[in-house]
Amino acid sequence: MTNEERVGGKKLDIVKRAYDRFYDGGFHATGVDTVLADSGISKRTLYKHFPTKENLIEAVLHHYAAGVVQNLFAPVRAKGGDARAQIEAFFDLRAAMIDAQPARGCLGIKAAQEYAGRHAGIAAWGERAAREVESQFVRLCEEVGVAHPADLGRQINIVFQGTVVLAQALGDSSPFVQAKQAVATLLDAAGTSRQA
Amino acid sequence: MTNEERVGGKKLDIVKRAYDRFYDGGFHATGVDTVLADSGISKRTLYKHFPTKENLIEAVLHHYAAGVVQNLFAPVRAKGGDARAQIEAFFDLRAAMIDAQPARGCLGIKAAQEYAGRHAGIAAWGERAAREVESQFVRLCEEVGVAHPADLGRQINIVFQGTVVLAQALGDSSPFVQAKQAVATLLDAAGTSRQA
DNA sequence: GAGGCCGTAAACAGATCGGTTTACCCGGAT
DNA sequence: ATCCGGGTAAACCGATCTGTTTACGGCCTC
Repeated sequence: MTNEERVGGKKLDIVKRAYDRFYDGGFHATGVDTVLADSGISKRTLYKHFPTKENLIEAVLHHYAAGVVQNLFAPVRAKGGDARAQIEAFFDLRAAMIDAQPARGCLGIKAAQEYAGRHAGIAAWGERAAREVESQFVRLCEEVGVAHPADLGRQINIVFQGTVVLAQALGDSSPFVQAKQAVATLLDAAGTSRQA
Repeated sequence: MTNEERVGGKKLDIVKRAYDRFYDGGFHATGVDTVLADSGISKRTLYKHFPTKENLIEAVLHHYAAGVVQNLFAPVRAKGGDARAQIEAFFDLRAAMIDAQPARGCLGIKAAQEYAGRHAGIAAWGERAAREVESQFVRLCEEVGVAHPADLGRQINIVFQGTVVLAQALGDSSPFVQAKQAVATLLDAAGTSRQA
């Protein structure tokens, strides 16, 4: 193990821990002591890697965008099938995940909500995450072969974001069943045929 | 002016001020001193009316739910027209409002995001606000006369919530154009005829 | 086995938080 | 004129926040 890897490993460990704590407790409401509690990592080490809390938050959001958001569709892509089936399976998957673990919303959006007008660098991650998801929906719509994949992809992204926020606010996965219906309707209207 | 009204007036003044400050700055990030700054109201008076900050926040959310959310559809209802036109006009109206003033999202949802798992009474207002808007969409769908107004109303609410959150994260009203398209498609599929 | 080095634990500093208290002022009833 | 209740402004309190520093401990090299 090289020194670089060891440092990166510890840095990554901090980021993962902070990721969970911030996700569950919010950014402002969660102090750095809470992030480090029972971790065996000292504050000094944290501040060696991340000179400010905001810096840590940005690293967490980078981790979220590059790791979680980028791989959102990996499970349904792995299962294969045509693009439309993947879109619908995606909503089923998210519903199942929420049934297993309470919804926490989108971390990027939460960051944007807390830091809009206060820290532009952090707030920007909300837009980045949203656009990343949107582009993946657009790509799938292109594969489906609809007339205007950009428009449809953005519409589906709107439905997805609304579903995520409602699933969290309502505390259950029920919005996903209406969302799947709505997405199916939108895909139908775009001229695709529904498959069994 | 009765004593009750005077007290209520000052109490309402505090709530309105807190409403704006919390909306712009977030709940945890905005201190009570910030709420009172340049208001000519002392902290003592605030704590006479609201024994804790959380109590104030709940009053703000009550004000939001009873005032803002309940009247969301008042402008389009006042203009009249059939129910479908009102739904579509609603999205146009929201887009125009966001063009005039940056989107701030839904205060109830923000509260739920910040206080989920931390203060149930506050977090519950997110669900309340969401269900209130949903019920208004459902009512309009009933007026439209679709087969399953409850399902369609919930679908449209999902689209609306997603649009609100994206408009804030992206910083412009562009999501509303796709949202209006999506809603029109959903209404079309539900068997209504589009009017000019 | 001695000497650095990296890290933890914990004390510490300064600012800010929610919330309380004190001191003072002003308008209205007597 | 006087008293009194309700209000502001501001000092104050303990807790908590971000961030720094001190003290100590184990590991690696020589």
